Amino acid sequence: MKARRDVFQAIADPTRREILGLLAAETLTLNKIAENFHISQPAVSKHIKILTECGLVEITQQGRERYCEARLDQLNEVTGWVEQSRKLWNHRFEKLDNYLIDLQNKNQNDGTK
Amino acid sequence: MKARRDVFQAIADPTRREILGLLAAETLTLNKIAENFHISQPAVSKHIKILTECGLVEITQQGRERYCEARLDQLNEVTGWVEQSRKLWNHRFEKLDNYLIDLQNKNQNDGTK
DNA sequence: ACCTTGCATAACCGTTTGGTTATATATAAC
DNA sequence: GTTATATATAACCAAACGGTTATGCAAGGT
Repeated sequence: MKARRDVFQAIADPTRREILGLLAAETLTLNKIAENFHISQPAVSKHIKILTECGLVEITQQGRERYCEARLDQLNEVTGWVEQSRKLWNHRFEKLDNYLIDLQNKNQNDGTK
Repeated sequence: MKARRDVFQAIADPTRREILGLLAAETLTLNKIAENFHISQPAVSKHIKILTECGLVEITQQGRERYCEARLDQLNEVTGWVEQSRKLWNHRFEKLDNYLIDLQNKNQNDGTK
């Protein structure tokens, strides 16, 4: 489990998405998170580590408990990429449009000749 | 490389995101895509396979060429999840708010007593 | 007919992933 | 001081990932 701190990779795992869903609603300790899943405590620990490494979760230690808080503004990286791709996609016919307009003009010229 | 056909996992890989970026702008054949990367043709083939399996790319065979077209509406699954999580996140203080309001009312009652 | 092109597929490989159990450590409770 | 709790860490594992090379094969070009 190397430090990749990549938001896209962090949310690729369904368990981590669920964890973020829980934490979006309320800040929880690690054990409270683990109660919602059928995986061991170390497994949750690792998921939280990955989420903190890419800034999606922030931890506040309080005694022996660690409160995990979601920081969903980091998801901007994702929505930003999606939006940019969608923008390209919506404009993808422009080239074709220009080509068709050129073709039409050409035909009109041929017709008037 | 098993069939997971999961959009989140598909866009987790940076190369696949770049491929989608290219295809968002224009439909390309597999070889044309490969020209933009320093990886082998089979590697691109595999990426395209994953992207088609989750509906992010559609292929139209034309002779021996296969045109790859982006289908970015499938990214709704991603933006949908993000939006839902953000909604939860924005409302996460409501519980706390209610608690504080209750507390305030209680204090007022105590004060007037 | 033969060669070339555009791809898919198979076999393989090192690394990463997501999980486990066992163990350590620091704080809290008794 | 002893015990219980909350979590981290290490060692390990099977499976998946992302890549490779080698090969096959159908469609086009000559």
